[in-house]
Amino acid sequence: MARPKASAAADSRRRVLTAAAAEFAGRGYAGANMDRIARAARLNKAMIYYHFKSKAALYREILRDMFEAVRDDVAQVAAAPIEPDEKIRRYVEVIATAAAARPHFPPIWLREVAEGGEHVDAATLDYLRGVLGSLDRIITDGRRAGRFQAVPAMMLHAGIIAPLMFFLATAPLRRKIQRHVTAGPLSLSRDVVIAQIQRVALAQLEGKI
Amino acid sequence: MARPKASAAADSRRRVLTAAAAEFAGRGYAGANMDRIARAARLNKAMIYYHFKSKAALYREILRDMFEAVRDDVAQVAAAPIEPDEKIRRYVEVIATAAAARPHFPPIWLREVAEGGEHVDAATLDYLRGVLGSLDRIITDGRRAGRFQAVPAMMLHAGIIAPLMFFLATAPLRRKIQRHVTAGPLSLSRDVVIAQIQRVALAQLEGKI
DNA sequence: GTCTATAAATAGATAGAC
DNA sequence: GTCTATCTATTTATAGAC
Repeated sequence: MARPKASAAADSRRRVLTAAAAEFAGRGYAGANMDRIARAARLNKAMIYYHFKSKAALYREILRDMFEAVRDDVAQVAAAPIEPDEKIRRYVEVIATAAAARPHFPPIWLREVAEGGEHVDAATLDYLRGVLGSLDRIITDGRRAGRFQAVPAMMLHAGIIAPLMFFLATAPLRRKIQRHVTAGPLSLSRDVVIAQIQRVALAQLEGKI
Repeated sequence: MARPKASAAADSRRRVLTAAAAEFAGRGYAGANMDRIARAARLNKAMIYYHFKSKAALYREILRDMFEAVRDDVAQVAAAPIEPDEKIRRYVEVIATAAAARPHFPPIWLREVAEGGEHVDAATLDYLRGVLGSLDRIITDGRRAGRFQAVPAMMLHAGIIAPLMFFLATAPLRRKIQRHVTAGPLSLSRDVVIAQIQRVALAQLEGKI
């Protein structure tokens, strides 16, 4: 929204957003500390309040950015001239890619889910609906083409998002459990996990499960 | 651990644990407030500190309780004289049941995952290893019986736990999205979701995916 | 736009009476 | 075991100089 684009000194706003994303991801909304964010952004607290109205407003902006990007990406996938099964694979992939580009995404989203979307405002809610709407369109198109059977978009989405966020967010915890564990290696390759999630989603749609 | 069991007035400790579980689930560790916990337990803050050393100690006790119960339940499943596929179904079921008996479980666990197991102490870590160990035993037994193929316990566990916790924890958020949504009903029956998770887990083990 | 200094509120923890 | 009152530290947010 209308603001100086890359003015020499003033990418400070961008720096605040980056630092805040990391802080919120690491400590949650309540645990995040404005002073720490300022230090990480190489600024001071007052500067954050110059750019953002409040801690809550700053947090909401980060949430919005995440889901706006995902919504746009999956909308493109839904509209692309490709086969239904390929759309499902890409749906998984673009979400995984969006999350990879924003390491703060999985932790923040997991926490947001945990607190019932407490900080999810109307704009973000619309993006979420947009994401589900795109998936619904992919399913419907696939059914029309006789390739998919009916599966609730919400269930399919949860079966994709949940393991994906878990996998991406649990890396530290898996390392912690690993020490002295007897149940084989806990490390999973990112690609293997994504491929598995894609296979599971497709198997449901194609009636193989 | 050696303490008065149900002494007339003194189930206050139990009340604190119950109130704290709800508070931690709703607001996270950092967001939880000791005064609110005290009020919900119909006590005062000082009474909490009489029973528990600190906020952290109180939280850890709740974490431990959750995973101790799950570990015991899945260990029983792994040792039961039943078919491998039935063990997998029960594995899913006992975890779902343990979570249902503790509504605070899914949110707390999601947050704990999000922060890399920050508050997971050695005891809880052992319980977690025990859970994975039991699942590994179920898989191994199934392979020996020629029924299962090799699947990493961690991957299978994540594929079970993640959608389950998501489903259980997202109820409020799903309601929030629901308003004015166009992608069909977002409400999913608990039983349908559990059945689906069981099918997916088994399909992986039986090589159907 | 950026800073220092500080106001104002909140929350974890404890002292001490009963 | 249970309470009230309070200490102390932390933290969000703002005033005001440059």
